[in-house]
Amino acid sequence: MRTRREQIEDVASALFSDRGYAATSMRDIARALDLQGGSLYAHILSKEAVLSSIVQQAAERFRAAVEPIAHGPGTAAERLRRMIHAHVDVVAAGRERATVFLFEWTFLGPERREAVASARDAYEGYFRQVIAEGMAAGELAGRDHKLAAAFLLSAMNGLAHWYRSDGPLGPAEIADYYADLFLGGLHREAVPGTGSGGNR
Amino acid sequence: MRTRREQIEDVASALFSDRGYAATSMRDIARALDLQGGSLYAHILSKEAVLSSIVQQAAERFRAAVEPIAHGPGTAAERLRRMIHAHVDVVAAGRERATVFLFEWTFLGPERREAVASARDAYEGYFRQVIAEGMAAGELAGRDHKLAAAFLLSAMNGLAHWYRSDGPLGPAEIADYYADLFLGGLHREAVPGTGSGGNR
DNA sequence: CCTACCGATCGGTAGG
DNA sequence: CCTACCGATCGGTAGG
Repeated sequence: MRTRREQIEDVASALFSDRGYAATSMRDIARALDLQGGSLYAHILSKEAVLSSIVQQAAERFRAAVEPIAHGPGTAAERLRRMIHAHVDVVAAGRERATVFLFEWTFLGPERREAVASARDAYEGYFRQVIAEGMAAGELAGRDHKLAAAFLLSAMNGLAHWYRSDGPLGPAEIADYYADLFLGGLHREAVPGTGSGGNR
Repeated sequence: MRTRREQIEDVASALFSDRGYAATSMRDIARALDLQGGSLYAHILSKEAVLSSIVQQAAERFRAAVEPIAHGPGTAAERLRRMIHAHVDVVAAGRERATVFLFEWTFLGPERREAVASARDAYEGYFRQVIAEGMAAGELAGRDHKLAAAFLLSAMNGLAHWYRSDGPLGPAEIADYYADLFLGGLHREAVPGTGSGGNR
């Protein structure tokens, strides 16, 4: 059974991701749950606390999915392909919450905002590090590991804007193709990673 | 001499891109111009009209920069590289206005919103078309021209979130690297496009 | 969880 | 372009 707090966060995630945090009122959230506006405050502290909870949970989900792969075994290309799959899977498993984490975290107050900024930097760091390792080992081509990581993360995060679970492409297909596109551009040899035939 | 309307749109672009449309009040805009809130309405019709003007101008700037290249001469890879440069240049020339166009257009009312959605689809279509042409001609590899275009546009649009004109990388460097990353992944041969040595 | 309410702020207007 | 104002809505609270 979902708790009322979870229900509130689910509704808030849907509304925040659809119209944005600032354009969503507490009464909008209450209405979707057949409640009066003030009744929400029996379960939450504030609007910002709801945003913070959603953002922190999503941040942890992304980290838990990607960090072990970055620090695990395999070539840089293999790990990057698995990291891309992991990231896309988190988006696909909860598009709304992922969107709130990726695009609405800036509405947090100063302290929480800075904490999330640090978490985001650390997350980007996993990608930078694996890319840098691959370049240092001569396994990956490319001049700038930081810019390559920004390129990849931007490309993947765009997904949160348009992914639909009832769409024609599943997360595995999307992730495989994104990995082909990214690794094909970085890789020296013709067929990169561990995909189902590489970059045809 | 910039007109008052241009000044209002410049200030609004900066605030909308920084905090978002919904979180920016007309009094915020007025304060930045040393005006009273109500005085703005001597120059504008409504808050939404300001947003609409910014969005429509930026949409036209992107279209004017990219469309002629898409429909012009050259191989698909050559055109894509030039389109990437053109797109990055528009972002670099007016990051705030580009950000408002890319991320705040959803706050427009229904009619204007739909018009912008169409313009965005047409713009994405230029990239899809050139990618599809390259694939049909056997010049570019890759399975899905639509997904490849979404990948590229997402990667480029992320730029609007972090580009700074006083940063270490200029638009030409960023665009060249982005083109290397994207074309390297699509291209069959080792060295793509017309860049300064391709994907090292 | 509801009713009823608080002060603050919102986009926008009248009249000068 | 300012002063003064409008009705509506905001996040949040008191008291039950």
